[in-house]
Amino acid sequence: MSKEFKRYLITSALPYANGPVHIGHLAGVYIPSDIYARYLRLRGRDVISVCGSDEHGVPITIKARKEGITPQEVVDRYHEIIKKAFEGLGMSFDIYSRTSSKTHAATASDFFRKLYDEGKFIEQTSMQYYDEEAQTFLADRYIVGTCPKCGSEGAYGDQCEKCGSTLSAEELINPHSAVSGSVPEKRETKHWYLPLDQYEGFLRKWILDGHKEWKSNVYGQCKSWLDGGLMPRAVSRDLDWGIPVPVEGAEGKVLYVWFDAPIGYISATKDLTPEWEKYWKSEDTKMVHFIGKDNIVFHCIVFPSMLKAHGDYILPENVPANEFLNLEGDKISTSRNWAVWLHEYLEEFPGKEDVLRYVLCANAPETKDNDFTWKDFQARNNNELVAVLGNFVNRALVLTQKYYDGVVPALGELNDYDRQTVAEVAAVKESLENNIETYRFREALKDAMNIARIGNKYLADTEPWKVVKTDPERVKTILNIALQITANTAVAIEPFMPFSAAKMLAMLAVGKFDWERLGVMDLIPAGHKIGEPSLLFEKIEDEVIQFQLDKLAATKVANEAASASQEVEPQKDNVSFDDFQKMDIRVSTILAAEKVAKTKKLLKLTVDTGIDQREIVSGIAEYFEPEDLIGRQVLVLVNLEPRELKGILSRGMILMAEDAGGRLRLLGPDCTTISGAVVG
RNA sequence: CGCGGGAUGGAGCAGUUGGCAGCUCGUCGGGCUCAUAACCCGAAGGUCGGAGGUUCGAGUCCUUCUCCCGCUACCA
Repeated sequence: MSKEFKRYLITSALPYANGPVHIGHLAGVYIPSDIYARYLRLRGRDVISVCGSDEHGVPITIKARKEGITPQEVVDRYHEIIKKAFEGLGMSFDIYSRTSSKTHAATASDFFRKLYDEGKFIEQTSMQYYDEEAQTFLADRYIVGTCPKCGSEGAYGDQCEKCGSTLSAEELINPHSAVSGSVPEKRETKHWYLPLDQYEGFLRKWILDGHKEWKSNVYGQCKSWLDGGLMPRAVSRDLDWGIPVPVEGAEGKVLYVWFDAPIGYISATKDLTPEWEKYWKSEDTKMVHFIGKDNIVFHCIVFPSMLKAHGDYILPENVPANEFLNLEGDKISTSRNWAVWLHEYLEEFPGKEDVLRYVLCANAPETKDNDFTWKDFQARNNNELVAVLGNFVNRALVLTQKYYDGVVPALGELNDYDRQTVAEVAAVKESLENNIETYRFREALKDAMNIARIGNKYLADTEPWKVVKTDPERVKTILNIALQITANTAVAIEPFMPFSAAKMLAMLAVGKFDWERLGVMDLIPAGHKIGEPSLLFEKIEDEVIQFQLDKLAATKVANEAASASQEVEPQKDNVSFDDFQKMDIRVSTILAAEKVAKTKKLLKLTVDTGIDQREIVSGIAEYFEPEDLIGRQVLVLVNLEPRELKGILSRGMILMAEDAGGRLRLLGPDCTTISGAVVG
């Protein structure tokens, strides 16, 4: 626990190169990671921070196919956007690499080969769906068909989103490829599996016994996985985009993206320094993975097992995963364009990099999902950055200019109140350090801001503008202290707001201070001439915020329109009239409706079909309130094979259609008719 | 279904081993006028998601329920 480390290796989750980076990524991973790295560097520690683009995997090939370009073109585009945006925000990675690099191909390939040679993998052959037209094997997610459980169309090979049941691709009725639309055939394929079950004992000891200090969400997730029992996990895929499996007879197979991506941390380090082994293979290196909560299992279970299997590498000391950030109450979504994109922010808010850094850190989802709203963004800027921090700095500097022409006055005798203030500033250091080292960055930021608060209070209480008329000597001491506090503020905020810290130092006309000097009162010598003060932060007006809100509103409208014009599913194969006649569809009246306990999507409906009264379970709870359904007439396929759902025998199926917004709508006669009327 | 995390004054969050419920913002009142109408002081506002239990004592421990999020394409 209180182990002494000689150096630090910080990794940040590799952004997936099929889209730009948004505020969710920043708040969850990159802002905390950058604060941590900057802090350690300020303290003079030996630290490297690595990151890079994750450029393999099926989604990138799909995107390329859709746009008619190559996967390489896709990743080239987003790698550039992401890299530039990170630089714009002042991310201080020592290297921002990419997994399509030569170094990475070699590193990942060697890694796999070593495990292969040492017999650490299991080889297994299975039958998988193959898309003849697109000439590719299909991941479960890319097979679409009819749900065998609820009968709805458009169920995916791993799950039906209508009824929520977990499926396997084999179960789907009428499976077809989501890539080409063609009917896939089954083919035999061989893959390599990492037998995670063999590492269970090691993981249990390492995490459950050895790392009880990990965040509760991380520890809990690991415990749950371990208690559930681990299974061998495939580490190869049939795909033509990725690192080829370095084994004879493995043509057309690549490393699974989750096998290759974390190795990217290693390759990035190799590209950075010839001394990379020092960081990856010495027990006195502290490795910390910054990730979002969705990556916990890969960084705490899979990757450590890989490292352990390999044998040469150290394991992470901590994995401070954050929860998710929502945007204006809705989940951030790349595909729905519901996001604040970093590259757009940087263009629209030039010079306000630190404002975003501040807001995202102050409201970081450290313990639970949080919400980003533009109103909050504005309030934090105007009421905290401008009013507390910017204003204090401005007061101290302007007073110095006014009374002493910008020359730092000498410190005289301190009174009790001065000493108390000085002690308060000094006390911040320990709390700040403690909070950063335990990954509580929100608290740490508050600590840093507190220095400016202490400064404001000091000025208000000592009232130099009054005292100057009666005791000008005393004012020299007051302003000297105020300036020392200003310099201290600059040191403390550097990890969080590097641009503003630099600006403050420039205004004070001094160089960068060492972190260890935080808390002292002789940062700026008497007689030193400070520079011209300018505003550190400026108010953000309502119009600017409104513009952003309008932009999001436009996204919502565009999404509705897009899903309305969504490509309609292709026509199915013809059926004979006789086949059609087999289906018995009746107008029925809903008599009662209630939620099925312990499910989120299921409603139990009692309907009058004219033939009888029966119960039907339908996966529509997300779209309808039970009481709104009572009395409604709907179309029911009454001779569908009954099926038991959650212990209730469902006899029939309610016919539904999606509206433009993707919500389900009831279908019924356009005026009330009798229950039992035949549809045909 | 299962498993993990979360629910605390109007908003956003802290609450270490159970011991008087805190912080930032907002609101209201007062002070100040050096400062970007900024700053400082004070006040109001919470039966800590619901129900039950253990305890002298529960936000904190146990049981149970509800809702949100993740595990599950895109995705932190």
